[in-house]
Amino acid sequence: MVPTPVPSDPPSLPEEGLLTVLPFDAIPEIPLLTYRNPDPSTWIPPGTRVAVPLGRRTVAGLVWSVPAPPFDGTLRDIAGVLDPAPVFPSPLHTLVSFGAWYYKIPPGLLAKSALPPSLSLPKSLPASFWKAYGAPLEEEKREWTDLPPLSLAQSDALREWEEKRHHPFAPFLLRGVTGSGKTRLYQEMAKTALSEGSSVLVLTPEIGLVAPLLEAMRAISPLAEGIHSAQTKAERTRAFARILSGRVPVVVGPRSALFSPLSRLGLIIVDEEHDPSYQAYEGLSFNARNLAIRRAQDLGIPVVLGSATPLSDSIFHVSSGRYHGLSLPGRIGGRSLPAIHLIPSGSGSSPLPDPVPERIAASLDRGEQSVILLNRRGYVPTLLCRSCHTTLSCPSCAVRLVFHKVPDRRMICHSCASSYAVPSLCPTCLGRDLELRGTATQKLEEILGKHFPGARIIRLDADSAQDGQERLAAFREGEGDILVGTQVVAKGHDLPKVTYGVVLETDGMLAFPDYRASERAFGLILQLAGRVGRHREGGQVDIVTRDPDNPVLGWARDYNQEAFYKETLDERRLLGYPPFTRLASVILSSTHEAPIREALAERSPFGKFPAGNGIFGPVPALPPKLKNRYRAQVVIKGPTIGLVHNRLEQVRSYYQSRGKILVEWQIDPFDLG
DNA sequence: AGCACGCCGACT
DNA sequence: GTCGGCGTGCTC
Ligand SMILES: [Zn+2]
Ligand SMILES: [Zn+2]
Repeated sequence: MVPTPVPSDPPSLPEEGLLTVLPFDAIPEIPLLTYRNPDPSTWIPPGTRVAVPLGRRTVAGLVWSVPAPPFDGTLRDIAGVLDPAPVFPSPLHTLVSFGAWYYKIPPGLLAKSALPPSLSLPKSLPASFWKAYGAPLEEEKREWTDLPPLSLAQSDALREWEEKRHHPFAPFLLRGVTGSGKTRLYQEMAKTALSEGSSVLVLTPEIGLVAPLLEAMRAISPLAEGIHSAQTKAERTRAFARILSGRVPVVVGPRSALFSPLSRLGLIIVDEEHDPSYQAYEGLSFNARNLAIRRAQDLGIPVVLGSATPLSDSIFHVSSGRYHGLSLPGRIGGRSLPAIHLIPSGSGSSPLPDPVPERIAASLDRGEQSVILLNRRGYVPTLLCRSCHTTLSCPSCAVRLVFHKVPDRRMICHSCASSYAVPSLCPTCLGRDLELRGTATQKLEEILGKHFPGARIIRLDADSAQDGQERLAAFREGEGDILVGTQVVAKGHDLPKVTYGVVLETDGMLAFPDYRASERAFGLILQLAGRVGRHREGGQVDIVTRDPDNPVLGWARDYNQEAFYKETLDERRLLGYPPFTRLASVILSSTHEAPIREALAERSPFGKFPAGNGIFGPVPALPPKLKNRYRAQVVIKGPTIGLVHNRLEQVRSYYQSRGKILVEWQIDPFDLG
């Protein structure tokens, strides 16, 4: 979805000696503040950091390029100019203003998220920053290798892109299965931009995926900079300084790199455009993928969205002509995608029904690797009391506590991260007959260890996130035989020796009550299939399910993306979901149950509406209690962002005026769960 | 009474 | 975001 344009601010300069400042702080309503410059003979250019008094504190902020609304009170002097030069160029101010307006988030916090953390403190930058800013850029020594020639499909896609990229702005959706050579095409597109004297920004959904793309970009431009997990904070700050100096031709980074101050930007690439990580962020909700489109649109430069499993929304935009479509059919070298089979879970208690164990064994025998996806971390997800049939849940949240065996035997809440000793009595009825039920990744790792003694098993989930990169590298280097993990195992990593993949607990993913649940499950299955047999022939993937007749699983088995998209889009049109409407999710919460109960008891306080256009709810939120707050959800749908904003304001004022209820929102939420 | 906690308004 | 002022409800 291309966000609709925002009316631009009236062009006027602040009065002589006055400065508009955006503090790195959440000041609702009037975020831009006016200060006096005690030394009006010195011009402080927009984007310069200044220290300003705010209440009884001194905070850092940016001199802003548009004036603040007039203020009648007494103006205060700025406390000081922090840096000798701007750190946030004015073209990016427009993007921050737009993002803050569109997502209804404080622009000060958005600007703060755009800069290395140390820049939001009211302190001057160390000499090392300005040294990195000015010092000659160092090329990493590397073997110069020839890039492989383009396939016919790659050349065709490149030519099509080159022809269309300067015509009326429209994002490009580049579709291509894993191994189809999307990265090779990114290289050629970047080369084209560089040859015209432009720079290139490449975004990845998570920091762990930066390294391979950075490597690919360094092959065409040795001065490419990455923002990656191997860097220390200081290194990242110095990388920012080099980018700010205007000499870095290519930047590869995660969501936060969206605001990289590249000069002469000529191309933006958003890899894995379907990934929900572009949206998620606690407290500050904006979509980096969509803002990247906006940044490109502002500059009139091409933006390329790449994925093997695009959002249904993107598919629709291609069919409606709003996006250009590019595609790379098939894998390079004609290698086939693995065959996918649906395996009934069976009645046994084993999480690995036949023929999964034999196929893992066969893969082991051939000296190849297997990947098993189980979207559930911990050891066992449920502690059930056989006497009163309650499950142990978090005292602060309405969710089950998950039993973890490592690093300690504890009951952990996945919503608030609090942990508790494993009880020996049921806290509800004091019964002793407690049962651990179900299987999560840690237990699966244990089961596999017993089943295949001698096999080297590596687990990858949020609990192993710290050394996740090392574990993954070890597996890639062949230091493991079976990789077990949550959805991280399906993300874009290249795992050459994998020839067998298994997806467990697909039913849970499909049954999740959200309009995007089936798209996520479908995408995850095909992404896992993309990991399998990438460099070796004859791979296969098994999907374990209680519901082998489920059409979504059938389409995944047949790689029938078009049928899936058609069905999904028909359903979304009928029920009024994106891309046929814009969404906002409003969460009402309170430490007391009563205000939420009362809000829920009111039926349709905002009126009756047709499915795709109106204010719906409140309904109990998921989970209905989180971190000691009771929660309800209101969903807003509307054909235009303006209407969604108006309705949000209506909902916000309705509940905030009654007090006791905290109102939070997400514009264009990735999902409603 | 004393205090922790959450809520609310102010901040140029 | 962060601070102070103020009310609620709990403990010493
Ligand atoms: Zn019980
Ligand atoms: Zn909890």
